[in-house]
Amino acid sequence: MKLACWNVNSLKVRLPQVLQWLQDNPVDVLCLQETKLTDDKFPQAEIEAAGYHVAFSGQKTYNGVAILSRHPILDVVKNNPLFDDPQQRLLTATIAGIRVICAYIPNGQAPDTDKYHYKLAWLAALQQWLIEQQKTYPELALLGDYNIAPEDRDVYDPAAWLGQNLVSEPERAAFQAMLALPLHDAYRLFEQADKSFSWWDYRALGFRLNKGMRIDHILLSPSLATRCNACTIDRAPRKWEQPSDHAPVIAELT
DNA sequence: ATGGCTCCGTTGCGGAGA
Repeated sequence: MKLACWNVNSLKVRLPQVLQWLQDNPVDVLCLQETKLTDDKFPQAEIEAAGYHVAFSGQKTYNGVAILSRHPILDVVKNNPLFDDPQQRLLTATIAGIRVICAYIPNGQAPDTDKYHYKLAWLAALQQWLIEQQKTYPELALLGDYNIAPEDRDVYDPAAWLGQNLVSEPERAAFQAMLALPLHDAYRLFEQADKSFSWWDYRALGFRLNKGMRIDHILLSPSLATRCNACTIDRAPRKWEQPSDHAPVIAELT
């Protein structure tokens, strides 16, 4: 059982790459972020033709999330019932007995901006949603773009980024609060190479110089963490023509 | 040292991303 997530930065642009990647990596579940498509424009037929069920929640221009699955997608919940939010950033469903939560956590822009406060409020409401879902679903996985680099080793230049958006103390505290539920950062269950990142800026040769951040994560409930035998970041599609600025993260369960 | 790209929108160049 393989679970993956990928911020595709426009599914309209990236659909060929998503289909290619699924051919190369026939994961059971793929959570997409930043589809940037209204639901009437979602490429459902193409994805189903590739052998995947799909659930999606989109909006124009920004945000948008989707769950692709080889298995039936059940009990879908769009958005966070505990948080009134016009932005489409959260999608929850049950797949093969696992409660899968696909999240595009707000970017936050910069500390002390309205967007930053929205991010922290969004994270607090997500925490409450996780607590509620945990009661019903002991097997739970939260996958997506968190827009948080949890530790300094997840940042190419921690000194330059000190206190800034994506690494600030309140954001990291919100991430730690999710770990305390408890959930486990699948990537850190295993030995990983230094300077392992999931996002690289399009500018400044970010990818070539490996100036990146690890901000895309898969968190697993304890029962799933014990079943997890690998977690990797696939840098390959970041090297393709017209890439997303994010790479897919994959967790493999027994 | 600085900024460096990509995507969107009823196509202009500004907003957003991270």
